[in-house]
Amino acid sequence: MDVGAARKEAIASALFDALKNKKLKLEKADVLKKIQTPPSPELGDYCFPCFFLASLLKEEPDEIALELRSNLKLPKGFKDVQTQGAYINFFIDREKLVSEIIPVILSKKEKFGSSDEGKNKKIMVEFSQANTHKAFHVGHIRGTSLGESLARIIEFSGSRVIRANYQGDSGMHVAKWIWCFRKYHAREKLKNDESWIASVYVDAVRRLERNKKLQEEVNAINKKLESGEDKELNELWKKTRELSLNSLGAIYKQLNTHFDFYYFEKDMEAKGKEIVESMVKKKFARKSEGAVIIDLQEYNLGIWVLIRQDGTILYSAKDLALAEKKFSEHPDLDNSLYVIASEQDFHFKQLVKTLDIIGFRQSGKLGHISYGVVRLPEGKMSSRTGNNILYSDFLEKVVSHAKKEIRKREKGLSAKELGERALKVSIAAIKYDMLKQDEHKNIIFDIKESLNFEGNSGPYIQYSYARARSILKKSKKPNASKPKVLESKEIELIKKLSEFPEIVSKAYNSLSPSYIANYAYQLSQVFNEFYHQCPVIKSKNEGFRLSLVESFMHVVKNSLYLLGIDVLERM
RNA sequence: GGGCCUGUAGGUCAAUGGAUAGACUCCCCGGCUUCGGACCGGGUAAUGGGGGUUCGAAUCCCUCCGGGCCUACCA
Repeated sequence: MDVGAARKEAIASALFDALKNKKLKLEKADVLKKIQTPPSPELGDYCFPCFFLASLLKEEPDEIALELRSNLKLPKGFKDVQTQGAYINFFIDREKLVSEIIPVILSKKEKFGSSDEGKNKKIMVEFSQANTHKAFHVGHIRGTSLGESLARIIEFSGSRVIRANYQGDSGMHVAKWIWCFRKYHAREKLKNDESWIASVYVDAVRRLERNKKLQEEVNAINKKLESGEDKELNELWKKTRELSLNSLGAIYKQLNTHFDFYYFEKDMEAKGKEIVESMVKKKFARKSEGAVIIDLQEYNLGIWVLIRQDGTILYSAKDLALAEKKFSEHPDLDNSLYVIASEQDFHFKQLVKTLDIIGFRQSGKLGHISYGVVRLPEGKMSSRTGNNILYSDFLEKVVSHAKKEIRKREKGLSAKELGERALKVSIAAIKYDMLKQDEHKNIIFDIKESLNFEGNSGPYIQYSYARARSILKKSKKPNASKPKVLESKEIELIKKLSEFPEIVSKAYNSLSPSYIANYAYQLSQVFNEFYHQCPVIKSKNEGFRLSLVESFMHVVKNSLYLLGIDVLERM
């Protein structure tokens, strides 16, 4: 148990004991749940509101607080207990807090905050799911960043994680691309250029919208691609698929993410059709209007189409195959998490229900981490319409801005060093923007804000780390011998540092990296305030303050690690 | 029409049912003879409307209004 949880536990025990003679129907857990943090540190470090006891005891809440306090044994690790109205406020023994938390951070280092909450579990995290033959735009960064961060948080909490990517290398979008290329762009050379690949797709969508009849030509190509009967088409598919996958690979490398398993839609076609056939035989699915469907209306989940009229497979049926494949390859999986945008909430419910119906035993182990879309102020980003900002264009802008900022501060860097630093700063800016927000909510993407490295941003946090690093380089060894009097900013910093394990646990239990992001920012703020209030080098308490600086470095580095963001020694 | 999500300062976001609703950005004012000014301090400014539950509501429930996504052959 970490220090914070242990303290709450101690408070709960003391309160529970003091309440015993009242003979209330109350569990210790109920008491524990009520323990909170006061709005300002002068009021105390923890508090316990007594309002809810008033109706049970039929006494005034203020009096209950007073009485309870007088019956209370001081919990371990605390120095004082006071009441303020109906609140009982607990004051930590700060001397003790220092000696309990700082040495722990300094010895655990990059492991500080990790736990075994999820031990003996094996979790698959499927994320990114980028399609070939389409743009990888700013919206895709969200899912990719979210998945990588979740994978790290789950690992940090003691589970084994398998990172999986499910790439869309077959389906109607591929057929559209190939149709459009052959018909209108055949003279152009195949290029390993994302924006060119994206533009062909957008062109296809535009032409098909103008003339709906052309869809028949695309359908024919889709059918041939699925059957594999046309050698020339197969070749073109292979080549262009390769181009897309290569550029995606480069993006993943920049984004600091990797996968243990790659699944491809193409590989799900045969198995998907097999599953549907057996569903038809068992009467779970049937033909309707020429297509094959499963009727989920009795579950309020509508009609789910599995096979098109022309016999080609839809992503629904491919997803059935994917689920089976995952568990046949990893029978010991405890959970399979799908990090997918909220547009597919309904689809995912249909998937799980269908798996349920056809007797797939593991369906309860599927989980959907749903996240909101990334929008431009003028509307949704879309690969179909081209209303988007390509990842590569965006990154280029951010990197060039980062280079400018770095050059302002340090001259004479080699091009290589400059490029590496700028990339790290840029990725931090981009990922932090994607992760700081509650994942359910849509992100309104404003490129101007992404280029602002001040305030609540990834670079601000990296900067705080670099500052700390810089102090340590110029000084001697830290020691934890604590001074007689602690400055207010020292106390704030120590308290904030001690919260980290709780925050990680919260992020793990709710599968929300935003808690870590917000914490990292607040921690950096407190550090910067400390930095201004408490000079370190050559101060009376240099050794002690150095130990705080070093502790800060470990914790902020760990926080950023969990977000999938690197620190910089200099920036 | 139905389902899911969502509405907090001018803009973008925080806030385990609890004390004075916090930040960032914008605008205005201030801080380097000291460890990195991508910093720090100060100022202006907010819970969409109406009911309800509760000792207590931004948070839970109902309703109205606004935004987003999905709702049979895109993924």
